[in-house]
Amino acid sequence: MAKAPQKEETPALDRIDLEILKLLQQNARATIKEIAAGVHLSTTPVHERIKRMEESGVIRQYVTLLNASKVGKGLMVICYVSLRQHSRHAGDKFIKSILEMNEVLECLTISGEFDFLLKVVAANMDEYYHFHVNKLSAIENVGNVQSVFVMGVIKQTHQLVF
Amino acid sequence: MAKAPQKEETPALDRIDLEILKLLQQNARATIKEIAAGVHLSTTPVHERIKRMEESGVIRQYVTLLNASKVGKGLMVICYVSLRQHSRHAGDKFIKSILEMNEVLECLTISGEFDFLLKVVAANMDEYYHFHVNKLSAIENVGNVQSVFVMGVIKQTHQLVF
DNA sequence: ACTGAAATCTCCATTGT
DNA sequence: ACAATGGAGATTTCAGT
Repeated sequence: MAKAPQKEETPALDRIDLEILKLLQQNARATIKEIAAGVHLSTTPVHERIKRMEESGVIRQYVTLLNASKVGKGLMVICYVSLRQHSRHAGDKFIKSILEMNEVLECLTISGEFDFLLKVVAANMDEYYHFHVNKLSAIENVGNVQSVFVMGVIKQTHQLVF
Repeated sequence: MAKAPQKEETPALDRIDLEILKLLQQNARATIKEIAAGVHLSTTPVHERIKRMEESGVIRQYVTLLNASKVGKGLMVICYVSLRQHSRHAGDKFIKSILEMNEVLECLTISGEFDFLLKVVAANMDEYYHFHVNKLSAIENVGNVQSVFVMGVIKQTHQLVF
């Protein structure tokens, strides 16, 4: 009997791979030399392992996180949206619109009363109000919308710990 | 009359700074040479601008984003928490506990019925249940807890567009 | 699959405009 | 405040174990 098939045939990650990922999660600009020293290997295998994980999609993207309020995006809002009808077409239309809106950093489909949870950033309340009324509510089939304002960020990380 | 004071005296960002930030947000491992080409400057001023923005805190961190399900974290849950009492001490205790929990990627203080919104990841329902019962609910003063399960991720970005 | 070293390319401090 | 330069250091490839 063959081993159980995996989605998309991702080769299993060993302990060294996970250690490399831990370091890269903390600092995407770490040099290969630094990472190699961290996992007690030479640069060659580390370079190969990183390339393999980039190609297999384990590593999604190297990004720079900014201080939102210092670049004029001081307001964060969690926004719940339900659609008036749940046809395939209505859903696709909504998703397409959301993907184009730069104010929306995150869009999740959720269980419960609402269909979507959005994380939205704006410079201030005026800008958010404009987004709410003229952009979000203007998408066809958008029904109920509810905004919850974020008063403070206690924790914000992307570090997955294995 | 002097110009209006800013919090923490952040020197204003010009159009070139914003262009650099746009490129760095998309790819934290971009070389200075690549970024310099993108903004039609030589490497020297680009290097200086980036260093300045790192020191002033505009640039928070360079991180690597992983594919959560490919590293065994296939379940995402939005979790609402309210505290039984709102003393300074109770809040601090809760925050301290949350900061130590690797399952919690995000913790926001919000307006409305609940006090906190948590974004939690786990391998599966068993692991989440264990977190809920034995870790989250075990924090003193935690009152009502409500879980909303994420069924799909439509969009997930960190790119702030100015 | 890893080591060590060589070739190429990038970084970044200095100097000059 | 930016360009050009060159030594230092990183990346990437290749031979060897």
